[in-house]
Amino acid sequence: MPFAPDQHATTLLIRKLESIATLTDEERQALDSLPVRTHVLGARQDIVRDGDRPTHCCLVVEGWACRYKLLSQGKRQILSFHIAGDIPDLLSLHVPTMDHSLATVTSATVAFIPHESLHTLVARHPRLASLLWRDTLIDAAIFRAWMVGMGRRSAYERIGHLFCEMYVKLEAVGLAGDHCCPLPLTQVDLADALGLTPVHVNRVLQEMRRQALLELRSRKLVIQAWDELSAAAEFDPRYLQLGKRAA
Amino acid sequence: MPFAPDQHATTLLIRKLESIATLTDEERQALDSLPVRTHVLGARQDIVRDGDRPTHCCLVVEGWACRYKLLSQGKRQILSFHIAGDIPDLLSLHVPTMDHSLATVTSATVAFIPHESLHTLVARHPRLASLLWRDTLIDAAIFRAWMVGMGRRSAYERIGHLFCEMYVKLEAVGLAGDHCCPLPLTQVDLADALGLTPVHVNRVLQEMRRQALLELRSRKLVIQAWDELSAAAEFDPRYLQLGKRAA
DNA sequence: CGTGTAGTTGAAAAGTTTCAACACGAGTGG
DNA sequence: CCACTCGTGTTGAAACTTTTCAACTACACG
Repeated sequence: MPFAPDQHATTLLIRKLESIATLTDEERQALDSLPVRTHVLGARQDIVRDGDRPTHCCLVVEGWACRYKLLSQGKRQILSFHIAGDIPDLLSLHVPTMDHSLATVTSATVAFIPHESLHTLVARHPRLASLLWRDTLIDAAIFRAWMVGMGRRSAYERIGHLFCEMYVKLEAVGLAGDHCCPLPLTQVDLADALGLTPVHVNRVLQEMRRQALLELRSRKLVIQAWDELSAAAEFDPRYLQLGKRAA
Repeated sequence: MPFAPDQHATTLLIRKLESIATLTDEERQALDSLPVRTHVLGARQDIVRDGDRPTHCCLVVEGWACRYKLLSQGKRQILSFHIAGDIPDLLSLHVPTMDHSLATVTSATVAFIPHESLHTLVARHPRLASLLWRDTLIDAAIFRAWMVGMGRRSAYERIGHLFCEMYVKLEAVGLAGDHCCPLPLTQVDLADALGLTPVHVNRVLQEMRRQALLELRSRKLVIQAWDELSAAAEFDPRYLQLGKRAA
């Protein structure tokens, strides 16, 4: 690997922001000198918990993370999945107390950036502030897409939609191609993300396999019939705002 | 009315931001000189449509608005409700194309603020940028709360949760009190917001009335048993971040 | 007084959940 | 190397929540 881990984190962030807008040398420099601390975490570990008041934001460098909320009787709702380049708790910069938890899904490398340095950064570089603000707005757009799914789509369409979304997100950062991507989620995870039961997820997945729409084995997803799947799920990737970088 | 309509709009915005942080005279001045154009719209009118590229943001001055997304076969998902002081399409400032529509619910007064002036404003006043950014983050927190509801709560809990949320939001801006508030939504609106059918909403409402939890007649909601309703819905208002202004 | 929107009702159907059992593979300790 | 456990995936049958469809009521408005 050409970079030391900490440098890798800032490089990743710079690349992410440059996929949206061209940065000045000064801005790139400011991002690069962000004091990040990189950690390697095991799978299924909490990073920040509901009720915490974090002092750092967390940049996913490698692996998957998710946000989730626990309810009474052990019910769990997963709110989002995050991959390399995402800053899932960027919101803690302006909303002090977490209203949900953040955890790893797989073992993962994450970089912690102090709020303090981010506040200084955005105060000095308003355009970077806008870019990060925009990032939280895209986050919200993904929430809306999930809401539409949970409110108005069948289990079948919801599962299809999530698979399309994750594939496109992974492809955009070079982690997927050929309609094939990692999908390190158990059927329980999928159920908790989609508002279904694991049993039902299982049955719908079988149906999709029977129709030769996709294969899903050992945490690897192959979408064999992209057009049919994305049509069935009414998947329109525009909400992800990948315009500039998508092929 | 003590203010000309346009002035009323900026005053409302200033009051909203001052409920979170103390503003400097300069900031207040900058907000006050924002060139807003106030319009009175009828009920059920689109303000911005899915796919549009707005040039203005819309501040709700009076009345209710909602964001929604239309799917094939006439299915509709309402994504949020907005009341006085909200800027439902603030996101258009950084994400050019709308991925959903914005419409009035009741007849409403809305003030349009050009993107241009907002961009200038946030460039000159980074703290105002942060406050507006924060606003979009609270928006996202409400989305998450709705996701939890649609994913993991029963129809009964979902309806109760929405009523608690709207009551608290209205109370925070002085439009409700005594566990009594306007609720200008039809059962069809409720259904589309909660991911249910109107018929089912109707039956659950009857159940709630039978239990003397609430009254809902002629667009007026009275929550007769707040504690029971909010407990049944597991309503915890912290996600609304009303700390400083809530009683 | 008619027309239309909103709310209500009943019965049957559908989608999804629940519960309980079993299969399979990976990892662990004896 | 086996037995054991644990997490994950799979299956079946019954139950439940919610939907669907269709009809009907109530009320506001022009």
